[in-house]
Order: sequence, then structure tokens, then C-alpha cells
Amino acid sequence: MKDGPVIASVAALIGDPARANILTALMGGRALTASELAEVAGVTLQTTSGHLAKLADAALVAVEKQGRHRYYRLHSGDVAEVLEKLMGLAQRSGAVRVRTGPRDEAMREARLCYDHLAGEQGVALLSRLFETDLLSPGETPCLTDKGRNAFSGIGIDLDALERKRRPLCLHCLDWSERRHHLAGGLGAAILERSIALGWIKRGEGRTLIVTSSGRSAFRNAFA
Amino acid sequence: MKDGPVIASVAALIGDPARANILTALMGGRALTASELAEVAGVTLQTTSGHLAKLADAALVAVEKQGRHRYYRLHSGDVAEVLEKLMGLAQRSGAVRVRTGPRDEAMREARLCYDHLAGEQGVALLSRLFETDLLSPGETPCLTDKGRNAFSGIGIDLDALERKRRPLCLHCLDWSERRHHLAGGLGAAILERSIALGWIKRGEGRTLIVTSSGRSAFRNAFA
DNA sequence: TTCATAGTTCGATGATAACCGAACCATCCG
DNA sequence: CGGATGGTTCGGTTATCATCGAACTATGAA
Repeated sequence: MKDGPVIASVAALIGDPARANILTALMGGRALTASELAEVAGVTLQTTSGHLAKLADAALVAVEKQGRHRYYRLHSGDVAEVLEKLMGLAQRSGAVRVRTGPRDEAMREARLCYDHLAGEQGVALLSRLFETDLLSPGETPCLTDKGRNAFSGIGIDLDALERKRRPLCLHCLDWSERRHHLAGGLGAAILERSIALGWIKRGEGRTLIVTSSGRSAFRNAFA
Repeated sequence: MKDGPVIASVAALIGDPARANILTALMGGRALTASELAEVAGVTLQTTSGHLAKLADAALVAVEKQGRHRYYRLHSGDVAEVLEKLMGLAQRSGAVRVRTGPRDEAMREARLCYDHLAGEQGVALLSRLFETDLLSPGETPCLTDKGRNAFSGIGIDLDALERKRRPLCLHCLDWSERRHHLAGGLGAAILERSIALGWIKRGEGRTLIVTSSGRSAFRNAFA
């Protein structure tokens, strides 16, 4: 008995845009931190924390503590399957309601993803880095010799970055573009230098603005 | 892009308790009218109408007009599959939030289902009618000779009922009990006579109260 | 120890949407 | 033509819940 309400509670959980973004981000299979999830969800960390608590409560996600990080992942393959099926339904239904998350509008172009560049510009930059052989593609992106020179050339201290525990290169699924952009220590460093060099400026909230000098720098692979 | 929000809109649709009840009721495969669905959902016809419009809009249910009735059914097997999977998840999660629908509390025991008795009492009555051979089980319940006598004995005009277009005996899935109770013309007639004979009284809203004389009458199969 | 980063909890606010009463359309029956 | 039944639309009310600021806890680094 009460099957109706029971499925309702689970569906309602998935039915919130922020939580749906969190869940779809986790469909990649990798465990992500609360901060990263806050980014893809487009809401603040506090809000995300609340959502994650609910999702964990309902056993849709699982948590793993590792030092001061908390890694969240989907609780099991079952959850992923349901999400897949829901996507299928949504596709067929041509659902369009799209109650866009807060700040969503301006963030599509360029935004801060945790501590690196995301949005159209972020995706474009990564693909450009591959094209120009500054990075080589693979499981995770990998720095090439040509890349070492280029990044050092704009003032990034690669040696210092490599001494840190944080992985140098990671890719991160861009939720508005559904393609990867560059994360990891290098992603963060590029953003930091780009701001210092006037290539990127901070906008409202998490939005970023790529200046015209920034656009040409990215296009020419920092040359 | 925007996959997150898209799945969110579908999930949110399923995530409302009233709509979830509607959808689970339709999982039986039979097409039901708006009034019947209003009953299982535990909300008024107006509210149900709104819900059905949204569900139809998202292609989760399909409508068929037949005279002045509108028969609603699940749009396709896909939808049923998703619902199944969600039920599975809900089960594992031990979801308990159960934001019960309005009036839900008092309706579990006995309530009006469209125009017949539902709830624990309704389910118990049908099973008693089978046990005492007033009805024989099957695709739909079927009236026996013994049943004709018994029902005529309490003042039900079976001939008149059979002249009507409405099917005499139908079963109807009880949403609180997840078992069948008796619907159709006979189900309605039994309720009508039960009220006339003081076996059942109307309570608040759609709730019904089975009196002690009613309980013994049902237990003894109207003898 | 102090500072910084990661995350949670709490309280207040605001917006969405479910809900119902009432009035309105549509179909069938006599 | 009425009258009755099945459904939908509209408006106003209410409750829920997502959201964020601020304060707090916890882990790690210097």
C-alpha cells in the first residue's frame, strides 16, 4: 500500500532542477565534491549541501569522506538506470518546461566552475589546447612538452603545481555544453593567470567575461 | 545541453503525490475516466483535470474521447517501465516521506470511490462476496444465482441494473490497499442500499463510516 | 597556534504550484 | 427543448520548499 506516495517522494527528489543537475553530473561515474556539484547545479554551497543530504537520505547518492573533502557518487547502477530512462522519456515527450536555475542565463557563455573556466568558452579553450598540442587527450588530459613551454610562458609555475597533491589536469563535464572543459590544478592556474593578464574578468556572481585580448590569446594558444 | 532540467520536469511531474497516484492507478493497463482518477488520487475533479492536462502535455498519458467520457491511459509502455523502476528505487531506499494527500488519514478505513465503497472495508467486502459465492472471480467478477437472491433480498433491482449500459460488476484497484474492491453498477447499488439500510453513513468529505450493523451484515453476506 | 578551505546548520524570504469553489462547456437522455 | 452527468477553466488561498546570508564545525597547512 501507499505505492503512489512512495514513488512520488523519489520522483520529487529527482524533480528539482538543482538536484537533477547534481544527479546528471554524477552520471559520469566519477565521485565529485560538494563544491563541484554546487557549481554544476548552479546554486550555492549551502543549498547544495541540503540537497545532497536529502539525496543521501533517500539512498540516491553515497558519500565518501576523504580528508576534508566529501566525495559524492551515485548510490548504485540502479539510480543511473532510472535517470537514463527518465532522460529517454523526457526526450520523447519533448519536455520544454525548463525552469532554469538561478543565474543560469548569463552563465552559459563563461563562468567559474569551482576555480576554473567553464561554459562555452571553457569548452572551446580545452578543445583548442588539444588542437594545438599543448595537451594530449586521453583518460585525463596530459601535458605535452610544447604545453610546458606555453604555460610557463604566461607565468604558470608548473613545478610548484606538480608538488601539490592536486592532479594537474582533469576534465570536467560542462553541464550547459555537455562537453568537457579543463579542471585540475592547471585549469585553476590558467584562470588565475588569465585574470592577472586581463584576459578574463569576473562578472556578476559566478559569471566570467572573456575580454577580446583573452579571446585572441586563447585562439592563438597563448602565443 | 540542459539535460538536467529536462529530466527534472518529467520527474517533477511524477513527483506530485496526486499525479503519482494517478499514474500508478493507470499501471493496471486499463483506461480510466477523470472521475475515477480523481477518486484514486484523493483530490477533487477540478484538481485532477489540471493534473491530467499536465500529464497529457508531457505525453505521459494519452486521452481517448468516447461520448461524454474521457478515458485516460498511460501513453506507452515506456512510461510504465519508468514507474516500475522508480518503485524499485523507492523500495530499496525505504522512502518514507509520504507527504500524504489531503484527507488521506480518514479515508483508509472506508471511503467513497466514485459511487461505491472503497478502503479496507471495500476490499474486505469483495473478498467476502467471493468466499460466500455471491460472486465468482474471473476477469471481472460475475454474479452467481446465489448472489442474485442475496442482492434482491436487500432490495437491489438487478433487472433494472442490467438494462443500463453500465457493466454490472467491475473491480477497481484500491490505492490504499492495493487490492480490488467492487465497482460497476452492482457496487454502486450495494452502497446505495447500504446507506438506505443504515449499514453505512457518510462522513467528512468522501469518507464513509460502516456501522456495526453494517459490519455484521457484510460479514454474514447480507443474511 | 593561526589561517584557509570544505562543509553543515539555521533562519528568513520568496516563488511555485497544489488545492478547492464556482462558473462554464460538452455530451447524452427524455 | 430542458435536465443531468462528465470535464475543463478561472481566481484566490495556502503550504511547501528551494534559496541564500550568516554563523558554525572540521580538516588540513604553515
